[in-house]
Amino acid sequence: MQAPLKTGELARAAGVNVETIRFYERKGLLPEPPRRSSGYREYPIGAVRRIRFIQRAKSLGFTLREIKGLLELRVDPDTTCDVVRERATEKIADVRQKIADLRKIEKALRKLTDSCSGNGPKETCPILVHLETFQESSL
Amino acid sequence: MQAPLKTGELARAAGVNVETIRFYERKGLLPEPPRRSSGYREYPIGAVRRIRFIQRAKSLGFTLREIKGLLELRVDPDTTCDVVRERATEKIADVRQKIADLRKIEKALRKLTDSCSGNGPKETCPILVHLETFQESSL
DNA sequence: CTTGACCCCGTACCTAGGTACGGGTTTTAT
DNA sequence: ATAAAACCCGTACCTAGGTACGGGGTCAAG
Repeated sequence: MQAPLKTGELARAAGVNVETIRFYERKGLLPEPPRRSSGYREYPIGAVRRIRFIQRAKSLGFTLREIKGLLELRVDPDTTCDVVRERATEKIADVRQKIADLRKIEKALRKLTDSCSGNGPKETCPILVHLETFQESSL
Repeated sequence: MQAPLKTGELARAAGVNVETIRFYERKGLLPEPPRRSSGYREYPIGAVRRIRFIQRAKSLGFTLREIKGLLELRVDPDTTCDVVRERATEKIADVRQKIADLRKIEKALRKLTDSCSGNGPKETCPILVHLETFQESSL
């Protein structure tokens, strides 16, 4: 029989805030569920999995917009494994780019801290001097 | 004599939007400049360097809040090189943490795409299956 | 049958870092 | 002298991903 879930029950079951559920509905990540005559939402138990799907995809760095796309792929009968794989591959490229950007920043910062003994007055601090001095961005 | 700059001139000289200058002023990153009797702001030429400082610090991953702190350090007579170095070191730790997080994500995504041949129907796609299946977060 | 917990909705608020708009002065160039 | 350009201010808007609030209806236990 598996009784339908009320919003709060779904939220607890999925480990998210009630408001988050309504937010996802507004964003099109959760389909509008049937309503009781009183207006109360009635979620099928499967909704828990859908929310967990969203949370897991989020933890892999997908944005809600992208997750919406993944969820649509899941429903589309023409979707092949291939398309899904492609999304994941794109996301890897994304993540790698972010890592590369951060590494450049790390390197630049390291160069600065290495050049700074930590002694002496701020007037000669290589870090401040760097920030104060005109130069083509090293990044 | 070095004539003071009007807001638009400062913006052009520093390569930012006029609105950005007013925004920085509201945020306390730029001190309120003297005004002409008409209300027009009159910036000393040094303001250009201050804005460039902000832009460079931004490119090193500092937030505006942190940059405000750096600018205050610069003015504080008690600041030593040491304190500045510490800020940069903290930021490196920050950046490294972000890189580590992204690497975990990359690894998880790579594991998924590696496990997916790209052939076959979505029903058996290891990526979707992973997202759909309950499991302790691997991240 | 009442009371408290839960649900509804719309809207506002939050962080970060700006950008844009609109209506009213002032400056500047012709 | 007049018109365009630049400036002023306050406020609203933007992305992302929610969280919070307030007023009102509903549901279930005692």
